[in-house]
Amino acid sequence: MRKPEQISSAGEKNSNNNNKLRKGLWSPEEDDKLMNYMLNNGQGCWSDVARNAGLQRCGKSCRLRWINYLRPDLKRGAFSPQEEELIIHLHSLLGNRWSQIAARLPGRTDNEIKNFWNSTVKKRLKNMTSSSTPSPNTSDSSFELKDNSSNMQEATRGLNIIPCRQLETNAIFSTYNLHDSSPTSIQSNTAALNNHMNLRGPLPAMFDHHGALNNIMFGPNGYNNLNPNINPSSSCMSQEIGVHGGDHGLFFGESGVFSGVNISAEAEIFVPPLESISTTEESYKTDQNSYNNIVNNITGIVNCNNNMIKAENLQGHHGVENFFQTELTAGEWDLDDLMKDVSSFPFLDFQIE
DNA sequence: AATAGACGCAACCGCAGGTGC
DNA sequence: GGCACCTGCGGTTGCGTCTAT
Repeated sequence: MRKPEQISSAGEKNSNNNNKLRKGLWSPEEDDKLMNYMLNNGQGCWSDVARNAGLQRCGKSCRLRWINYLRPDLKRGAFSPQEEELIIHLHSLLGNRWSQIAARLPGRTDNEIKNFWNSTVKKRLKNMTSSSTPSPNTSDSSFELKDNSSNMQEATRGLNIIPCRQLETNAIFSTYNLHDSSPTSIQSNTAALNNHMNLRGPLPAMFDHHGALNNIMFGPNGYNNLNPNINPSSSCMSQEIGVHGGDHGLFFGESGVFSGVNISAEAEIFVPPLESISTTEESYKTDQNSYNNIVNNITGIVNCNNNMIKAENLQGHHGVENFFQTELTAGEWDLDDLMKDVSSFPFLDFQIE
């Protein structure tokens, strides 16, 4: 940690008090000042916050302190196994996009997750990969798929295949298709999957009555990438990879809760972005990068049509308009609350402690 | 008990993107 | 368009604490 009494010699252009800005650890008095100011005035320009709160800190430092430590909605303490699981899964999808991972973990900061990953998970991953001898198949990051049947085998390699009921296919309402199926992308995605399997074991997956691979769970809490405020009372969600014969895309379960990522045999893919917890279709579109990142990761897992993923436009299916008009707000959602219903979630193949 | 090394984590740094003038 | 400034992000640093010897 930094020395608490250190004074930076470098001033900030908008700085106060003769450019003598404190650096290093925050004192309790400084915390009080910042906390009181934020609670009374709310967040504004951080340079103003630093100035008006009487802090000899740069705005950047104030922002960091608030976000990472003082924010009232922060969760303290060690990561729960559920959170850990979720972080691992999200990281396998999102990579080092800590802020996006943090956005899916209520009460946790990107810095916290980053530290957790770098200190704990990364180490464990390293240990596990060094102690295990990966099979040629699983270490091959550029598997070739010859036909649909073998493609299916290949795509589901490493997955626990569990029979499950038919999905609520009549609730399907949207399809998003992939644009990038480059070898590089597939390679990195496959590597991510291999990492996951090395670390956590096979991914749980399920087939529906079509023989379609329907479900890959990301975390025992069944998180998906949508805001559970959509239906806070039944937030048992999953991310799914479906391999259907049809043009099926985005699934909603009986409760109307979005249930995941679906990839059809036509290689149509939809992954819900967290940022699409947005109120307009326009803002939804601006999140295409996030979309693509996740979607690209999925390609490495299931790429069932000779490594070719069709690229089509976002198509309007039933209900998509309602989806965009839904009042969705990012905010407080309690992980424990979300966990309540998980054990009853039909696609789950594990028990919550 | 003393010491060294490993670990955890708060905080800094540099960069990129957005915005307003 | 150029510039200054703000914000947010990911990578990195370095100090306090823990643990093994």
